Amino acid sequence: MSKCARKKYIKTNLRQMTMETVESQHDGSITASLTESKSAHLQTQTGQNSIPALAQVATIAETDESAESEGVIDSHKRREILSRRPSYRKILNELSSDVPGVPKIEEEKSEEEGTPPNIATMAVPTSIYQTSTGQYIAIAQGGTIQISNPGSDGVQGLQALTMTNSGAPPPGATIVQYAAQSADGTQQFFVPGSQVVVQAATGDMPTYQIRAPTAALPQGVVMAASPGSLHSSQQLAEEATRKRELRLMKNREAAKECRRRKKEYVKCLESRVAVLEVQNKKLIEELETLKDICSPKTD
DNA sequence: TACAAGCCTCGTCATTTGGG
DNA sequence: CCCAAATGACGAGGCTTGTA
Repeated sequence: MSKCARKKYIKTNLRQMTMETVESQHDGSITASLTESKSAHLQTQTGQNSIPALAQVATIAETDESAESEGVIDSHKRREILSRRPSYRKILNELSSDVPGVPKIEEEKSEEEGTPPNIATMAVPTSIYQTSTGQYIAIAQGGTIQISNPGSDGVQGLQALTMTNSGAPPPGATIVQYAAQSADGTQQFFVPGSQVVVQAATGDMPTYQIRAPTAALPQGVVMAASPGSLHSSQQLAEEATRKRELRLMKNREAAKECRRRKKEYVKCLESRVAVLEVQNKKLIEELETLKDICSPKTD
């Protein structure tokens, strides 16, 4: 059996085992081990709701403690929650609003902080450049270039370019922020690796190209082209390919962001568990003290 | 040292969700 | 209703650790 086939076999079995574990808990009380969820996917039978749904139920049970203690649980509501795909950001923010000290996942940063609002939620870009038109270009670790508009929301407006020959900038490379237009009506931004990102001013959408600083022809990829006149089928095919590449790149970034949020969410839950355990312990101790006071032993 | 097993990360696809 | 974002699921590859 090859390594891949073996891994597939193992993962499949692991997933089935996990599903059995969770299913057995669906009879009202839902308890999920966070350490288990770390490597295996916690799933319901439909595979739709994993950790967030369980946690959301737990959160509601927590915040709605009085109702639960009275045995009044809206089963319809619970079904609705279980069948709804949650958002880690929303759930975490809900948790954060309950518990002070729990960091919120930032959707947007205000512009008054002096940093670009769209870049603020990114995973630590190494360099940020602003164009003369107010757009931002972030050079992330690994050579990813992200271009964002100031008006768009969060990272959603980001356009990502991956430099094929990027990597660690050569030692001693000079980084220049370029703010003027070149002779051919384009704007150029110098990035690490002795390359330039060129913004063309034509078309409905801005076009970005990665070029060598002095080269006349594009060295890298063109990510967004003007949806102007496309005549030949070859151009249509190229346009489709470009769109696909753009979609994949966006989804790649979205997946990264989603995983980051998920990690943060799990951390938040873990810290919440710790806080509640301490709280519970204190309450039990208090109860014991009160019991001792109210009913002294008659020895 | 080779191999197995487990964990982690990443990219992609499919599907759901939410906003305009 | 449409479209982009968000997210679950899956496969692949790399890394670490234990063991024969």
